[in-house]
Amino acid sequence: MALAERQKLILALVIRDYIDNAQPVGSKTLVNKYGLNFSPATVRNEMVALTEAGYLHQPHTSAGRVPTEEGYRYFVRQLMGQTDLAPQTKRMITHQFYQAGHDIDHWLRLAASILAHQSQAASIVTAPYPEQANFKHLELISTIGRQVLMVLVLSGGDVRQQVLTLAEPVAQGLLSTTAAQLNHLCQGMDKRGIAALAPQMDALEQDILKLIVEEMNRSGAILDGEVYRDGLTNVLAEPEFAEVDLARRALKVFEERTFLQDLLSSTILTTNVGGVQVLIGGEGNWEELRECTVILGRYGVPGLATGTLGILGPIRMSYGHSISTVRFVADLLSDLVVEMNVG
Amino acid sequence: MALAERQKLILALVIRDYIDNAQPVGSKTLVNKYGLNFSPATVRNEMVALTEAGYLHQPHTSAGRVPTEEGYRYFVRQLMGQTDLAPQTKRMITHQFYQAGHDIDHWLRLAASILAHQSQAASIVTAPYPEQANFKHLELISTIGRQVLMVLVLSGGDVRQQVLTLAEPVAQGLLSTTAAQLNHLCQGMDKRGIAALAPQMDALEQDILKLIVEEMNRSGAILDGEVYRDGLTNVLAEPEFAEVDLARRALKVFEERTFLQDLLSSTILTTNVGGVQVLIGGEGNWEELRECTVILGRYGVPGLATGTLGILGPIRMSYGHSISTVRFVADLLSDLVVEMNVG
DNA sequence: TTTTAGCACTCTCTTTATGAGAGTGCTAAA
DNA sequence: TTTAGCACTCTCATAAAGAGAGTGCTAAAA
Repeated sequence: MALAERQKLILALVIRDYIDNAQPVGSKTLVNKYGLNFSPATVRNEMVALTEAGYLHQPHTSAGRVPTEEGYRYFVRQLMGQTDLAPQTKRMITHQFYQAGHDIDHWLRLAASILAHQSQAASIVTAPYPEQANFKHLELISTIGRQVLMVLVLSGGDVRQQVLTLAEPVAQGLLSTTAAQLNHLCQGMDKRGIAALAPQMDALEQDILKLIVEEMNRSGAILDGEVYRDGLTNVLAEPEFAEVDLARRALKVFEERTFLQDLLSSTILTTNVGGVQVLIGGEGNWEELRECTVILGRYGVPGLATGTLGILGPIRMSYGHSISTVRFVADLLSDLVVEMNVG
Repeated sequence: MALAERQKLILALVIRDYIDNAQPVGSKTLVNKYGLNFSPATVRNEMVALTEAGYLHQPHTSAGRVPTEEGYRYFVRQLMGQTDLAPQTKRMITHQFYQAGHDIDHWLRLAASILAHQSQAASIVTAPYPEQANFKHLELISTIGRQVLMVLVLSGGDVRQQVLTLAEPVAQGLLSTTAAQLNHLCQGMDKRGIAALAPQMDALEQDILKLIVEEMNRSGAILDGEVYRDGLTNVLAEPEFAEVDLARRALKVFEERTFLQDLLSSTILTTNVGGVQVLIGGEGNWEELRECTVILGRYGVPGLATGTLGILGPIRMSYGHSISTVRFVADLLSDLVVEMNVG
C-alpha cells in the first residue's frame, strides 16, 4: 500500500518520537510537539489508516500508537534517507584507530568498542578471514613419540598449528628435509594445486599434504577465528529489556557461537562488503530476536580477506546513527585490511 | 564469636536451603524438611543468636531468615569442608579438553565454556602471561618540575610507562646519563638482580630501581592478552538479577577491562597457583558486586607463565561445586601450560 | 537450665475498589 | 476534507482489606 505524503510524515514523526521517548505517541502530543498545521483529529484519521496498513499498533484501545516491525522497516527503507556521521565523530573515531597502533587485535577490539559506544548497543566484530588462502610456508617439528607439530603459514600472514600423529616415529632431520621439499613444491599454491600434488608423494608426505588441505579448507569459514564483543551490558540499560528474560535470550544469540554462526552466515551470503543489512525483529526467523534489531556489515577485501561486524540493540534504536556507524567502521576496517596486505 | 554445634548445623541448613530455593527460610520449614529432632521454637532461639552474630538476616520482622554475606563467608570457610567434583564430571571435562586439539586458543575458550556451564555463572579466563620479565631498556624523560616519565621495556617487548616524582628537580642531562648507566648495569636482569643492585646506588638511582622492580612485579600481568568470557547470560537467569540494573552493573565488571584489571590484580597478589579465592558480595570494595560472588583461581607455572580464571554469579550460588570446578579447570590448564612448555 | 507449646502480633503479598489521566473514535458542523 | 466536541475505554497509581507465613514472648514441661 502506497502512503500519502502526510501519512509518511506522521509515520516518521511517530517513529522518531517513539525512538526518543519509548512511550506510545498520541495525536495531540504529536501536533503540539512538532507544530503540525493540521489538527489532532486529522492526525487520528491518518493514524487509523497507518494502523490498518500495519505500520502502527495500539497497545490498547486508548493508548497512543507504537510502530510495528513493519513500520520500522518502512521507515528504514523509505523514509529515513541516507545518513552520515557528523564529521567530528568521524574524526574522533579515525583518531582512535590511528592511536591504536598497528596490531590487528587492538583494531578489532577497538572497533567493537566504538560500535558499542556509538550505538549504545551490543557489538560484535569477527576477525578478517582470508577467503582464499595460498600456501606460504611449512614447518614440521617433532614433539614427542609419533606426534609432529605442523605449523602452516598461509598468505595474509595467517598462521595455523596442527598436531599430526604419524604411523611411526620420524626423526627431526627427515621432517626438516621433507618440510623444505614441500616448501619448494607448494610455494604460492592454493588448496586445489596442493591436493593435485598428493598422488605422486610417499605416505608421510601424503599425510602432511592432506592436513594442509584440510586447514586451507577451513579458510573462509565464517567463525573460526576470534570474535570480539563489547557493550553487552548496554542492552540491559534499555527499558524494553527490563524484562530480563528477553534480554537473556537476545544476548544469547551474540554469546553462543552456534547462534552467531547462523546469524552471520545468512548475512554473508547477501551482503556485499561496504553494504549494511538491517534485521528488524528477527524478520520472522529469529524468535530470540523478537524485540531486537541487528545491523550487520561486512568489511575487508572480497576475494582476499573479509570479516563481519555489527550491533544488536532494541528495535527502538536510532537507525540513522547506528547504520552510519556500522558502515563507517566497516570502511575503516576495510582500509586497514588493505594496508595490512600491502604493507 | 564461636558457634555451638547446633548453631552451625542450623546455619548450614539455612544456607543450603536458601541456595536451593532462593526463599527466606523459616523455623518450621527447616524442622519439617530436614527432620530435626528439636522443635521450631528451639530453632527460633538459635536463629536469634545467629542473627545477632551477624550470620543471618531478616528481610522483615515476620519473614524467615536469609544468610548475610558474613554468613556465607563463615559457611565457605568453616562449614562447607573440602569438596570435589564427581569423578564422572572430571572425566567428562578432561575428555573435552582432550578433544579440543592442541591449540591454546581453543583450550582457553573451552575452559571458559566449561566454567560457565558447570557453575551456571559468567566465566572468565585470561591467557597465560609470562611471569618472568627481564630488563631490556630504560628511558627517563623529564616532563615538568620534579616529574619524570619512566619508560621501561621488558623482555618480550612489554613496554611500561610510569611517572616518578623526585625529591627535587633533576636536569634531563643527568637523567639521560643515569638511564644509560642503568641500561648498562641491568641488561637482561630479572627483578631479583635489580633489587640486589639498589643498595650500592645513590638516592636517585635507588628511586628509579625501586620503580622498575615494582613494574616488573606487575608482570604477570594481568590483562594484556586476550580475555575469554562465557556464560554472561547465565547470570541473567538468576532470580536475584530480575532487577536488570543489578545485573548490568555486575556484568560490567566482567566486560570492562579496567574493572577487570582491578579485580584480577588484587587476586593475583594473594592467590597462589592452584589456590582459589572467593570474593563474597564485593567484600566491601566493590559496590558493583554487591549481590555477587566472584571465585577466582590461578593456573600455570609460577615463574614461567600464569593466568587467571574465574566465575561470577549470585551470592546465592552452589559454592562446593563452583569452587571445585574452578580448581579443577585451573589444574587442567596448568597441566597444559606445562605440556606446552615441555613439548 | 533447657526445651517446647501456645498465641498474639507483624509484615508482606495479593486482591479488589476507586479515581485520575491520556487518548481514542465517532458525530456533526465548518 | 478538516475539525471541534464529547462520551468512552483502558491503564496506572493509590488505598483498603484479607490471607498467609513466621516471628517473639511467655509460661509450662522436661
